[in-house]
Amino acid sequence: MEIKFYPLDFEYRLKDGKVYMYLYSKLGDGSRVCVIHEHRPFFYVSIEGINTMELELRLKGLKIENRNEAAVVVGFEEVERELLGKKKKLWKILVNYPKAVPLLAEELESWGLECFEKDILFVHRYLRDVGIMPMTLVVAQGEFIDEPRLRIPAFLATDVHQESLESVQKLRILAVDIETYALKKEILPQKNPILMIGLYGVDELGQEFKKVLTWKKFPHTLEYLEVCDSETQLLQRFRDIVLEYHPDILTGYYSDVFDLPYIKVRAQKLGVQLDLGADHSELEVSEKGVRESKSSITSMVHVDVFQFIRNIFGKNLKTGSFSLDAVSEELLGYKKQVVNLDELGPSWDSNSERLADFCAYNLHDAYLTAQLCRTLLYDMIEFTKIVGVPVFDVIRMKFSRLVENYILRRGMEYNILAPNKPQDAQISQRRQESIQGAFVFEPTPGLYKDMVVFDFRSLYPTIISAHNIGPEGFRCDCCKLVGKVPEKEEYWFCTKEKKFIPLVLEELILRRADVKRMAREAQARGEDTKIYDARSYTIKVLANSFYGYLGFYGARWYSIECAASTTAYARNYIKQTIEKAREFGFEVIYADTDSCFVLLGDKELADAKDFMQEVNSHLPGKMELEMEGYYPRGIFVAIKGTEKGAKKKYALISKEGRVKVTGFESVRRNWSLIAKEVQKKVLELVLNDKVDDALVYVKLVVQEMKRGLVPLHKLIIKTQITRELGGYASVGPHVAVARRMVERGEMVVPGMVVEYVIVKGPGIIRERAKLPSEVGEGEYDADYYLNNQVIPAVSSIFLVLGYTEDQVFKDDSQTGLGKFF
DNA sequence: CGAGCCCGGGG
DNA sequence: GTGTACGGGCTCG
Repeated sequence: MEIKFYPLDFEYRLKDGKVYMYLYSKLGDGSRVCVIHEHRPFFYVSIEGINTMELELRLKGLKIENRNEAAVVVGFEEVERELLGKKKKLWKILVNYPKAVPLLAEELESWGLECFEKDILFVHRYLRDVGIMPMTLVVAQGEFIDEPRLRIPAFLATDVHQESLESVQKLRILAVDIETYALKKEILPQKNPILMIGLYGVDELGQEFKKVLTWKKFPHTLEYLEVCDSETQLLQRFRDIVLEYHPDILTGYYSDVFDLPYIKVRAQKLGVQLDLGADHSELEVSEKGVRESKSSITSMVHVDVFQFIRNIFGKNLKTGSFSLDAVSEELLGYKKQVVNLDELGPSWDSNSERLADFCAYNLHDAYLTAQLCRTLLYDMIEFTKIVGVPVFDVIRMKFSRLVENYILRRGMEYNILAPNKPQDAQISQRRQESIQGAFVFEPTPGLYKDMVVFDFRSLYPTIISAHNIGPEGFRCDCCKLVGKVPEKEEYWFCTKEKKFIPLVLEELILRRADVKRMAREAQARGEDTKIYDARSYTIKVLANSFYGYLGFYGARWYSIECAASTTAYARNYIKQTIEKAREFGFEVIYADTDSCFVLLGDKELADAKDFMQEVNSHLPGKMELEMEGYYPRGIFVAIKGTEKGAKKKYALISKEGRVKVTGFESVRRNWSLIAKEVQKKVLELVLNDKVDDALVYVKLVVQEMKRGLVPLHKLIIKTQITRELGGYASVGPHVAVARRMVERGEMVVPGMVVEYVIVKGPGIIRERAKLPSEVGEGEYDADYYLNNQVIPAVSSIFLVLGYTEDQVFKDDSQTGLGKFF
């Protein structure tokens, strides 16, 4: 029989010497199925110049003992693939299980053979070999079988293939958020219990589910609150609710590193089983280093919304901070509820009637997370459909790996053999290599009137595609005098035949144009364009990443020459544009990489459009100059400590009076409250065009600071102790303070955040770092706080406006307001 | 100046 | 799991 399904989550299992893929999937009616399909692991070995008779004999006798099962070759076939534009004869070596691949490949390499595609994740290998996309409609032939180890029906498939690229529509989403006991902001799962678990679900029909679990009895009227007897029971209830709700997507915010690992540690400590997978497997937390982990549950997709935002979507956001609060505000228009988390522990201990607020806060966080997940799911699924690896992996990847996986997938169509990943020596060599970057026309800091901003649409992708830039066509034999790169006499690219990398990139560009056209048509029909917007965005960011990929030291298709050629062409085009703008009589005030800012002067917008059309009439391929906008006023910022114009760090004021400032770093924990406060306030004032107020405010702060009037709590700097105190090779101020705390008999454990204040006096900073309780009013070092905290926090903001640090921070200087009028 | 360390997100 | 983040900023040595 035949079934159609949308695969969500993937794993493989070994049985009777065979390898089976398990595709945990959703059927059209919303029920779940696990499709089981056999697949053979393999890798390639080059047979050029090899005695294949001898190789065959050696392969037959090859057996590498491994812990559970010896790795052996179970077959081979001769194939031809293309490696960087050259045909290559290979043997496809079939092996008995996935982990046998690296073992056997290493052995063959020790014989002096060249092996390929020996480090591809088996799940990814399967998806590409079979040619199916996660989250889209797939069809399988086979039979339902008894698989008592699974909680859902099992279907043993003899054939699996793509039915259509239609995405799964209706998914059950469950968001999880925990609140923990924490005094002094310490997050210590071994010590501190989970106090609350907030759950917010949205099912296939859009019905919501709300629940907060806690284990302290107190008077309340919250209908969603369930009070357990103990933390153990709370965790058991959590397990039961997740199993009963059986979400397709379990989501959280930073849940890879915080919520799920915390739950796991507590469950282990209290002996609670978290067998949440459809195969009864436990919640799994894989540590990859001290501060990084991935949490997963087999059969459902764990979406850590934060990962997707940080890795992919954040570039699209205005906010510099990826906190749940900031991201929710920008994407949903809601903020977190305001509670004082420092009060949660004390309230739990002795003030339990106040816990209701924390329960509401807890549920609201889960609600925000679920809504973010729903909002971003289109984008996540679109990335998955283009890159062709599971959603779980896609949202945890950075751009270079997304590009690589996209290229690997497209390579299947063109019979491409993937180049190997670089070895350590190769990586360190590549890291030494540098290329000349973008052209920046330095602005003179200051205020300008009547500006028009031009942008090359997707400059690097269109250059790569228009000039066929890729490792395959680099210095081809046929085009030596034709396709020369500007400024690079010794570089040229094939002009006769479109090569693999520029080809798949060009297809992305064409696809995006197509999607944008469909979006316009949908809009004309009055339909929702969300899905088209997501697809268009996906394609854009993926295309924009090709240039970076070609110059990324870890890339399989690394080519520093291609990256260098791309920027060389880009510099050439932007310089030509500047020249042409001047010929048209415009004053160019700033240009960076792909954009050109000109003053309108006594000309009209129509003249600017004429100029743009003239430029466009000479551009090759899909290259295009666009008019990004008209701005009555704009101010440019310089890179800190230099005269150079900073990339994407400027302020523009639109005709409607909206101020947009780009390029400010987020505030960190080891900044004092006074620094954070001043930065926030100055940004607010500057963005509201109240520059004079901002200057007055800063001068006031400087005066208060110097007169010792800033309250102590605004001067506290917080730094985490990350290891045992003996383990520090270099003693920073936080370590010095922690050691003194130990001397005083206080407990200091790794993970704890120490607080300190820098005071006046002789010696280096750590010698002047004191506990807040050791510091008297006005004893703090005003110069330190001004120079190391306040000024760094706001100097760049004033530089945007054309003020030097001295102008802003010296008491006796003029404010220079005249500049603005 | 290079090396060492901490930052992000989360309570 | 056919695995192993990263770039930026600050301080010490």
